[in-house]
Amino acid sequence: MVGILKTADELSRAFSAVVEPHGITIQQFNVLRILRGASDPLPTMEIGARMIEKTPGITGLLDRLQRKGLIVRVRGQGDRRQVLCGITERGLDLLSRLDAPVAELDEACVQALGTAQRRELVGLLETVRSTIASR
Amino acid sequence: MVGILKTADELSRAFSAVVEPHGITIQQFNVLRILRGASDPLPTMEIGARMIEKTPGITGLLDRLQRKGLIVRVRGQGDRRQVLCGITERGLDLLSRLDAPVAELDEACVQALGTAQRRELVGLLETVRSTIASR
DNA sequence: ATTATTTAGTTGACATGTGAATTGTTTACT
DNA sequence: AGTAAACAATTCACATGTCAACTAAATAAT
Repeated sequence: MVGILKTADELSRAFSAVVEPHGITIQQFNVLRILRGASDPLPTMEIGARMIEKTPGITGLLDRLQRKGLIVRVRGQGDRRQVLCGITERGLDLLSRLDAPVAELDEACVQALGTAQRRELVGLLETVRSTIASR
Repeated sequence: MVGILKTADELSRAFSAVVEPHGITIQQFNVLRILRGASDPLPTMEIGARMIEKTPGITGLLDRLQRKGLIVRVRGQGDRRQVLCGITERGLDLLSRLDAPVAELDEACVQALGTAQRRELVGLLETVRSTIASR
C-alpha cells in the first residue's frame, strides 16, 4: 500500500518538474490535454468527469487557465446552465512545446519494465482497485 | 502510469472514509501513528522526514492536531531550536479505536493478491521508483 | 571571541482538493 | 400552465501541499 502511494507521489513530482517550468501545473496540463483531445469545447462537468477530482476544484482550475489565456469559456447556447470550455491557440502552442518532454518521461518510466512486466503491473493495480471498489 | 495514480487516489480515498468519521484526516492519522511508534516526542523535522511532504506543511498539520488536543508541543531543552511533539492520552485513545478498522481495510486490499503477487507488485513499483530517481 | 554559515521551525502566498450550501436552468409531474 | 425535482456551476470554509523568505538558535571558521 505504502509503495503505491509513494510511487504515485514521485511520479507526479517528476511530471511536475517537466511541466511547471512552463508556467502550469500537472492538473492544468491535464485539463489542456483533455480539451485538445476533444475537438469541441467541453462543459465543466465533463472535464471533471475525466479528471480524478470533484467539480468544485475544476472551477478554480479553469479560472486560472482562463486568466493565463489558455482556455476560453462560453455559456452554453443549448443548455444555458453549462459553461463550455475550449482551448485557445496559445494553449495549443504551450501543449505542443510540452509534448516531447512529457512523452520522453513517460517512456523512460515504462522502459525499465518489459512489456510483460508492464502488463503484469497494470493487472495487479486493477486487482487492487477492484478490491477497493467492491467494499 | 495513470493506473498507479488512480490506484493511489482510490487507496487514500478508502482510508479517508475509515478515518475521517473520527474527526481526523489520513495525514493527521499518519502523524499520530508515527508519534505512537516513537516512544519519545519527536522534533518537527523528524516527523517531516518520515512523511512524504515538506516541513512547512507539517507545521499546519501539527497546529490542527494540537488544537484538537491529540498532541503536545514542547520547546526542546537541549537544542532550543527544536519543537518536540508527543502524542497525548486522547491521541492514543483515538488511535486505538482506529486500529481495527484500518488493519481490516489494509488486509482486505492485500488479501486479493497472493503472497507472490504482493511481492511482485512491490518489486515492480520499486523498479519504477528507482527509474524515476535515476533521471 | 566574532563573524559567517547552517539548521529548525514558522509565516505568507498560491494551487489543489473536498463537502455543504446556493444560484440559475431545465425537466418531470400533475 | 405551474410546481417539484434534478442538474450545472459556483461560492464558502477548511485541510493539504509547495516555494520563498524570515527568525532564532547552534556551529564552523578565522
